[in-house]
Amino acid sequence: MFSLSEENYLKTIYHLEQAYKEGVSTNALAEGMDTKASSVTDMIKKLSEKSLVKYRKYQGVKLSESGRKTAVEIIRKHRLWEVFLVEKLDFSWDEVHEVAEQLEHIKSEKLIRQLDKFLEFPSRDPHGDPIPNADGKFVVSNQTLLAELQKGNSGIFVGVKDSSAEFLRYLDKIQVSLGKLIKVIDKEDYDQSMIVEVDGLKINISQEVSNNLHIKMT
Amino acid sequence: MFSLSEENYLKTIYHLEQAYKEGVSTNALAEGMDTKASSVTDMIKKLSEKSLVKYRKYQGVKLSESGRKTAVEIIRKHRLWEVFLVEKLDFSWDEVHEVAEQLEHIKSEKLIRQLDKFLEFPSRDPHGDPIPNADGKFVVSNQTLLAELQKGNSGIFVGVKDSSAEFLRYLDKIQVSLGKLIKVIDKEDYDQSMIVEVDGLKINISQEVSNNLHIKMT
DNA sequence: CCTTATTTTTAGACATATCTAAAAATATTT
DNA sequence: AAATATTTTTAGATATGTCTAAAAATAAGG
Ligand SMILES: [Mn+2]
Ligand SMILES: [Mn+2]
Ligand SMILES: [Mn+2]
Ligand SMILES: [Mn+2]
Repeated sequence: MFSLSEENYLKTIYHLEQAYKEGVSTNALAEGMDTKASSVTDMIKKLSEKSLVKYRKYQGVKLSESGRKTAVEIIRKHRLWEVFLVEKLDFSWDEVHEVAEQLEHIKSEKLIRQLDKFLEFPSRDPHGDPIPNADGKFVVSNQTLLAELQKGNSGIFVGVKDSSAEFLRYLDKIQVSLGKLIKVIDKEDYDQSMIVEVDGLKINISQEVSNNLHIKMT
Repeated sequence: MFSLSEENYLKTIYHLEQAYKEGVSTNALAEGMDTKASSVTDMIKKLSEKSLVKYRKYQGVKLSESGRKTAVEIIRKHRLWEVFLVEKLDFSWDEVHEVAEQLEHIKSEKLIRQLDKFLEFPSRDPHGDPIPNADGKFVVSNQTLLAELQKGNSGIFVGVKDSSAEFLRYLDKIQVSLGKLIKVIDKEDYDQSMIVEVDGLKINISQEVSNNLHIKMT
C-alpha cells in the first residue's frame, strides 16, 4: 500500500487543510512534518504521481478524494488505538499519542474492525477528537473555544485543541478533565485571562490555555 | 533503536540457531529471510558492527548476548500480540501471524508491559509456543513430536511445529485443537502414517502431519 | 591432491527518503 | 515598475536496504 512516510504526509496535509483551505504551502508542510522544504517538494511529487494530492508548482497541495480517504483511515486508526491504550492498558491521555503514531501504520482491515468492536465503537478519542467510522464519517459537533465565552457563560469541556503532553499534564495538575462543567466567573480585559469555576474550585487560566479548550455551551 | 529489517534478521537468526548450533549459514539465513545471500552478507556485517552477532567470514553467524536479548524481546512481543488478537479480537490462530509480524516492531516498553498484564501474563501463544517474560525467561517443557509416539501411547497436543496458515486450517478441518488428548491407535510401518483417536473420533494422519504436532506425554 | 561444484563475499547498481546549497519563482517594498 | 525579500524548486549528496553478476573461498569427488 503506502509507505510510512507517505501516510504521515497525507495525515499532516489533512490536518493543515483546515487552516490552509486554498492549498497547504510547502513551508507549512515542512514545519508540520518537521523536515526541510526540499524534502517536502520531493514527496509531494511522489504523492501527486499516485494521485493522492493535487499539486501545481508554487501553489501548494490539496488532498484528492483518494488522498483524503486514506488520511481519514489513518486518523481513525490513530484515535482508536488511543482509546485502546487509555481504556484497556491504563495509559494516561498524555502518553498515548507517541505510541499511536506507530500503531496507526499497522495494516490489517480486520484488526481495526475488530478493535473498533472490542472498544464498543467509541465516537471520541481520549482528547475529545471524533473517531471516523468504517465509512470515514464522523460527527462535527458545534463547539466553541473557552476563550470565546463571556463572564457568566458556562459549558462542558469536550476536547483539547493542543494535545501536547505538556498541556495535558498541565490540565491534570489543575484538575480540569474532559466532561467537566466550566463556568466563566470573570474575564480580565487586559490579558484575556479568566477565572473559571470547575467542581466548585476557582482557577485562573491564561488566554493561551482558554484558547486550547473546546467547550460545548450549555 | 534497531530498524525493522535488523529486528527481523535477529529474530530469524534466533530461530535458525536451534538447527544450526555451529553458526547460521548465509544461505540458510537468506532462505529464512526470503532474500539473497549477498543481502544477507551486507546485513550481517552491519549487525556485527553493532555487536549483535558474532561473525567470521564464511563461518556463519551466531547471536551475541545482546543480540539474543533483543531477539527474545521481539519474540515476546510477537507472541503477546498473537494472544491479544485471538483472546480479545476474535482472530483465529491461522490469522494472527501476519499481523503480529507488524505489531512486534512497535516500540514502547510500557505498551508491552501493560499488554502482558491485560492478558494476565499468558505463558503460551495461540500455537502453544512459550512466551518469554519481561526478563526474557520462558519455560522449556519436555515435549515430543507425535511422530515419535508408538502404538498405544497417548498425550496432550500442546503445540504446532509448523504454524503456517495452511497447516493450522487443516488441523481445524480435522478438529484437532490445542489441549486435546491424542491416542495412537495404529502406526503404519510402510509410510509412518498413523490412526489416532481424538474426542472419540479416529483420524488418519500422514507422517508430515504427526511430525508437526508437539505432544506432552501422559 | 587436484579438479569441480557449491557457498559466500565483493563490486557495482537501484529505490526510497532524507539533507544542503544554489537557482528559480513569487511576493513585498520602495 | 524595479529592487529586495521570501518561498519554493532543483541539483547533487548521503544513508539504508535491496538486487544481479562476478570473484573468491570452501567443500566434495575422483
Ligand atoms: Mn494523537
Ligand atoms: Mn487524539
Ligand atoms: Mn507467529
Ligand atoms: Mn505463534
